[in-house]
This record gives sequence, C-alpha cells and structure tokens, in this order.
Amino acid sequence: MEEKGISQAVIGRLPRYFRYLGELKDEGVERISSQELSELMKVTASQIRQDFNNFGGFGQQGYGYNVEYLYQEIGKILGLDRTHRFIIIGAGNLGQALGGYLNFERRGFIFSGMFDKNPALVGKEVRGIRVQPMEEMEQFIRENDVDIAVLTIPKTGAVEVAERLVNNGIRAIWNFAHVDLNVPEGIQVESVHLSDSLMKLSYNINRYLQESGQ
Amino acid sequence: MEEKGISQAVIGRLPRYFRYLGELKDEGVERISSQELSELMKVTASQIRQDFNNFGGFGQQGYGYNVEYLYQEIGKILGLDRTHRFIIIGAGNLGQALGGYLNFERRGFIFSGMFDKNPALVGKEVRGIRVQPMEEMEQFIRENDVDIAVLTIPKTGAVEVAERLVNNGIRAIWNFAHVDLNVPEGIQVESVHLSDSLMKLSYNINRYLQESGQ
DNA sequence: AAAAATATGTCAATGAATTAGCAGAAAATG
DNA sequence: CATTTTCTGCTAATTCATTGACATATTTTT
Repeated sequence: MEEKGISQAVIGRLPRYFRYLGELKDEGVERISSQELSELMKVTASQIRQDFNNFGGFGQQGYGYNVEYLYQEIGKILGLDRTHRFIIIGAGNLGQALGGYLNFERRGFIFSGMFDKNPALVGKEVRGIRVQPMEEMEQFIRENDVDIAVLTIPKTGAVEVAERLVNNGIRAIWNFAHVDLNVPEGIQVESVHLSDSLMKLSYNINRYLQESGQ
Repeated sequence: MEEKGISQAVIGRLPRYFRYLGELKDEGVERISSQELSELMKVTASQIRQDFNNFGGFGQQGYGYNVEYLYQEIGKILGLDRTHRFIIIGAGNLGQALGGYLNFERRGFIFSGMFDKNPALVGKEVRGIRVQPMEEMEQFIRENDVDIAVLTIPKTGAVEVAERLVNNGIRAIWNFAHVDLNVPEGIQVESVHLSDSLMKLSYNINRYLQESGQ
C-alpha cells in the first residue's frame, strides 16, 4: 500500500466512502461492487475504482469489495486506527458543541482540554473537561501530548493564538475562525469557514431563481 | 453581467475574495491589482483575473480593480444584496452557536425562528428568538417567508425533517447532520460535514508523519 | 505631449481530474 | 467441469481547471 502524491480531491472523498461503508457494514452487507456503490452514492463507478486504486486496490475481479475490509482499510488511510488528543480553544457554544460530540471519540479523537480567556467560562465543565484559562494552554500542550487544537475563537486573536500553539508543539489546527492561518511547513491546518459555506448556498439560491425566471 | 455555467470551483473561491476585499476596504485601500491581491491571498494572478472574468470583468487596464466596487459586485453575485430569512432546526449548542453569529445578520441572513423537539429546550431564548416545539415548524415556515433552514439535529431524523421542510416551501437547507439529503430539483443543499473535515485533517497529519519518516 | 510603465482581458497551452473502455481474473451457473 | 457472467484494475480518452503569454488600454512619468 503505497501512497504518494494522492490528490486532495481524492482525500476529500474518502470520509464519504468511509461513512457509507460504515452504514453498509452496520446493515450487515458483506460485499459490494463499484456499480452498486456508485448507485448508492451517486458518483460514477469508474471514479470509485480509480479512487481506491490510488492505494493499491482492495477488490477482487468477479467479486467486488468486501465491505468490512474496505471500511477498515479506508479507516487506516485516514489515520483512524490511531488516537489523536485534541484541545479546544474557545469555550463558546461552538466549542462546547464540538467538545460534546461523542462520535469524534469513537473515531479516536480524544477531547482532553478546553481553554477560554473569558473568566466567566473558566471552571465550567464540558463532558467532564474543565475550562481552563488561556494562560495554562502552553504548559498543558507540552505536558499532555496534544496533537490537534480546535480554534473556536473570533478572528481577532486567532492568528496570535495559532502562533502560540505552533510554538508549543501542536501538529494540527482545526480552524473555525474566519481568517487564513499562516503556519510553518509541516503543520496541518484544516479550516471550516462557515460563512463561506453560507455564501455558497446563497449564490445557488440566487442562481436558481434567475435561471428559472425570477 | 452574464452568468451561465460558472463552475463550483469558481463559486467556492468567491467568498474568500469577498472576505479579503472587505478587509482591504476597511483598511481604506482604494485600488488593487491582480498581482498584489495574488500575493496577499497566495493564489496566481491569472486565476484571479480568470475568476472575475467569468462575470464580465470588473477591472481596468493600467489601473487594476477598485476595491469598493469589486467588493460590491462580488457581494451581488453571491446574493448578499438581498435578505434571506432562516430558521434553525435543533437548538443544541451548534444551533445556538449559529443563531448567535451576528456576522450572518450583517450579510443579510436574518435569524427568524428556532425549533427543537426537546421540551427542555422549548421556551429558551437565543438572541431574542424563542425556541418553539417542532410541531409549529410547518406553519411558521408558511407564514413567515422563510428561505433557508439550518439543520443542526442528529442524523436520525434529519432526512424526515428535510422532507417536511421541502414540503412546506423551504428553498434551501444548510445541513450539519451527517447524512446526505436527497431533495427535489431546485432545492439547494449545502452540507457541512464536520467529521469529514476532521478526517481530512487526520489524514494529513498521518501523511506528514510518514513522509518525514515516522 | 510623448515615452515608459502598469495591468487587464483573453486566448492558448498545460496540467489535473473524471469518465470510458476493455483485458483478464474470479465467481456463478448448468 | 466447461461456459457464461460478473466485476476489478488499468490504460486511454475526454473533460475541466489552472497557468502562461501577450495585445492593448490606461495611467504615470519626464
């Protein structure tokens, strides 16, 4: 299983495959062909085969793919066979929502700390984790082998906090602040720009109204 | 300004242009060239010009682009010159977080209702909006000219709720549930699959570890 | 007011991603 | 156990997206 230069287009589709395969597995489905999966997921069968072949091919001619095996393999590719400890910076509603997701835990993402600069939130508990003041963040990262920091703070401050995170050994940032973070080579950033997403929706509403005549 | 068959790749970049132009405007910058903008945003100048030209061209040779004008025009393309009323289905932390974002209001997205099936949450207020029971959803949509429904409920139930929304005249769904919604032609769906995003991050962490030798 | 510099819009070239097609391996059938 | 069917892995073709190059319009400089 060699992985070199897999495009982000492919990576971006893997979680969706993983989700569908997990559901099939739970339904007791043992095997599936690219054809069947393509109908279910509404993508071409060719794309499915091509995507999987990036990682060496998990199927067998005349049989198809074994659901359980394929599920496991994609999980491995996505790194879900390891555990990743994460902390949340910003204990507002969004931070609390993400801290509360039990599904993340199931995939090996362990919620281990939460920080906020607002004294009113410090001390509050989210799923057994006590919100700590921002001053304690650096030490906590160094002492607790934290991989991922989730940034759920307003954009003012996000750049500065990101820098502090990186300086203390964070490998990855899941960024919900509405700014682009510039981090050194080797630090992974995945941004979720909610307002961008909403604007895309807005565009498509408008487009449809225009195309179908006001 | 003719728009036909603009690719989603282009649309996906518009909100980011809009964000940068808004910041430049606030800083008092009057004009900018594709070259300068490309350095700021870390994309090629050619792509910027190509993207804008999909909509007819907003610049002038020898001058560049007027920041204020370009900002306005992209806003119009994204439909931000109109107002859209939205409701939130699911008054958990995520729903509350989205209801609380003042920035959406600034862009013309008006938070007008919130619903939850949990009686413990009904009656609670989020930014002046009272959480109503699910049973009142249909009538509210019909009587209040609601464009967008934000789905912040668990995946069980999301498909059924989506159907109810569509049957009562919703045009667009901003979907945070971890399922793919199948809606009729003409209904817009924009999904934010948070766990997919986290898995991509996980993949990239792993990849880097492997490439740089364990 | 002429010359030099700037910077767009557009076309062409390249590169990336998706889809189509098919040889051949395995499974199912009779 | 031979024949037919199924279905992958792979290569080739096609489509889509990005980048490069340049003619030309506008601005700035001298």
